[in-house]
Amino acid sequence: MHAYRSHTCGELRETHVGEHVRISGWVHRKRDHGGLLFIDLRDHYGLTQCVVEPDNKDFAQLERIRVESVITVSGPVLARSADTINDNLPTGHVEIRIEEVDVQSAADELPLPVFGEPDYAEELRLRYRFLDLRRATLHKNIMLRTSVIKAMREGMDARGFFDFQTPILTASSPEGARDFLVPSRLHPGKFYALPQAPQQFKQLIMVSGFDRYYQIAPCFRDEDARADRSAGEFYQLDVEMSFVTQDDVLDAIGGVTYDVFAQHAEGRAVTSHPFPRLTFAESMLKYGNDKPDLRNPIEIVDVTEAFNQESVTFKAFKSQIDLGAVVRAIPAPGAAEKPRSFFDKLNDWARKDMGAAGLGYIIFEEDGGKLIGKGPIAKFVPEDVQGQLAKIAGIKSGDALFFACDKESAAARLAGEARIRIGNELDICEKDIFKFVWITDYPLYEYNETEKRIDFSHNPFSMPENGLKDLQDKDPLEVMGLQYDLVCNGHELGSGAIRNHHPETMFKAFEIAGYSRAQVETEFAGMLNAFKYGAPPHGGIALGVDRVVMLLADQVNIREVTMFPMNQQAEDLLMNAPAEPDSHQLREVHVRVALPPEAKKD
RNA sequence: GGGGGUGUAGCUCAGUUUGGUUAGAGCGCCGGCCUGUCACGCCGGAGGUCGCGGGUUCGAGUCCCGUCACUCCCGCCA
Repeated sequence: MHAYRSHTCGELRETHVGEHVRISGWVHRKRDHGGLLFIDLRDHYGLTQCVVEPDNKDFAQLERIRVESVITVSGPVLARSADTINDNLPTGHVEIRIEEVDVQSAADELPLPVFGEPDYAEELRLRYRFLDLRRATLHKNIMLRTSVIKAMREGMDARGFFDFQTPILTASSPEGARDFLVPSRLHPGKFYALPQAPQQFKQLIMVSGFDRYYQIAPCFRDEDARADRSAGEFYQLDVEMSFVTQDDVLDAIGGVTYDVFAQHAEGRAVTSHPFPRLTFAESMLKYGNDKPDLRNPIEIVDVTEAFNQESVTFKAFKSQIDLGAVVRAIPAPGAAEKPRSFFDKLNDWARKDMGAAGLGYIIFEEDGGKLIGKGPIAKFVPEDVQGQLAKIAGIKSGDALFFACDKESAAARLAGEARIRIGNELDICEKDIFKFVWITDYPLYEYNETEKRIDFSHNPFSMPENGLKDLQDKDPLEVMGLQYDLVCNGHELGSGAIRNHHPETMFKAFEIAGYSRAQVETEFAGMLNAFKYGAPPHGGIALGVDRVVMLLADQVNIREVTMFPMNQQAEDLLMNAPAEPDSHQLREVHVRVALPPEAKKD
């Protein structure tokens, strides 16, 4: 018989009764009856009850052994009597009567229980990640991640994409985030950068003629973490295709994404492929942001004109409208039955958290066959205008309308946040569904108010909708880029573009954003040079792998789907990283630390 | 860099509002009893820098000031 196991801990069934078997695993639970000892033995595959009687020579040793110790047990498989069957376990109809025991590794008292699923302090969980990973939910999440990545690979392979690796030690690329730097030993004073994304490499792969690329690619960004954003590093399903239009990319990736979600939905619904599309402008108007959660049925409408009429006497809005503000209305279905505090709370939130002047509202109720508006601002709005508002917003009796009045971007943002809060408060969002939508037609540029200049809004490598012509003829802020985001349930899952593969168009695009020709020639030398020798039209996208798994695992924290995450301060508590190098190491890479570590403490 | 929350036994937490005898509970741990449990049960025991420092007070887990750690958010970030 095998030294450690003839079967796994999840394998034995009634058909094995009578066989002499050997299994190994962790002691999950012990139930000591004095004259009889039950041990639940656990491995990756499941749990099997083992029973040992006092006449066994190892009985005393097993009574003493602590949970999470690793043991090997051998003995016959017995059928359980009808009254002792455990239907909660796949192996619950049988048990092993222990004849021989080998203690492979005794466990100390645990700093973190493995059994049960209470919420433990994150710091403790990270320090003892190997114990945390034994626990059922996290173990399952990590296996889900593995399955999702396998499905992604299968989906990409089936569609004719090739998996290529790109360098980890590379050059800094001015893409927005802070780089991680690695000092060079051979070149004193010079540094490599870890890639923020394989962006330029994947475009070079297209120029090199490989036609269709994908990679589960590690990306490194030295920016602060969030619950849904890992510290330091994360993975993307990175994709690039040659000779394609935007429709081709959306079709290919939408298909893979649909397949991956459908395979892991476990009863939850998934938007059918092809996913619906929304333009950036539509999304900003109807949902107040570019990552709308379509499970929320509320749609925002613009009602500036209704409030700008002679007969309306609501000065607070009118004076703002005169200064260029807009009014956005957020319908709140059935809100009329809510207490006054519901409306007051939203108003307080708008003032305190959003820095808005307030969140006005009108409650609509049927009175003598027609809708009558009620609430603080209703008296400033004549009946016919109330009727217009109700019609524009699709209001019926018992609904309310909230109003956000501000400069367009601020009003959109306030209305968007209010839409989310109202949807949650009224509990009207769909559940158990993954609602996908493509956001398209992003402006290529945006105006940076603080720096008073024009910035790329999305990705500097995107092709303007009509190429160079747009850049020459149009107001830069009017130029649309062939850029798109994939959104699911309010989370941005991916982002991509048809790339700008013409050197002259690139120079012009960068010139508008304030880059000189010389700057572009040095900072993007590799790619620019490649485009001079025959570059195929190409485009692609990158999907956040961790985010996809997070959604499928129904988690709000990215660390719940990452095997060995760092904490919020970007420290690896298990491996003790980052750490101070010894002086020899520093000398080798020609680095002197500006402040000695001692000087930084206390 | 800024704001919120948390910090009491190995773990999860109560006690802090209103200062007052020896700081509690559950789980875990140690010892004892128990032959059908599956969160086994019963009895007993050990275990505390109340994050840290200072202050107020006759007296501080509790009040004040400072500080540190963790976490969530903003800034930042495809």
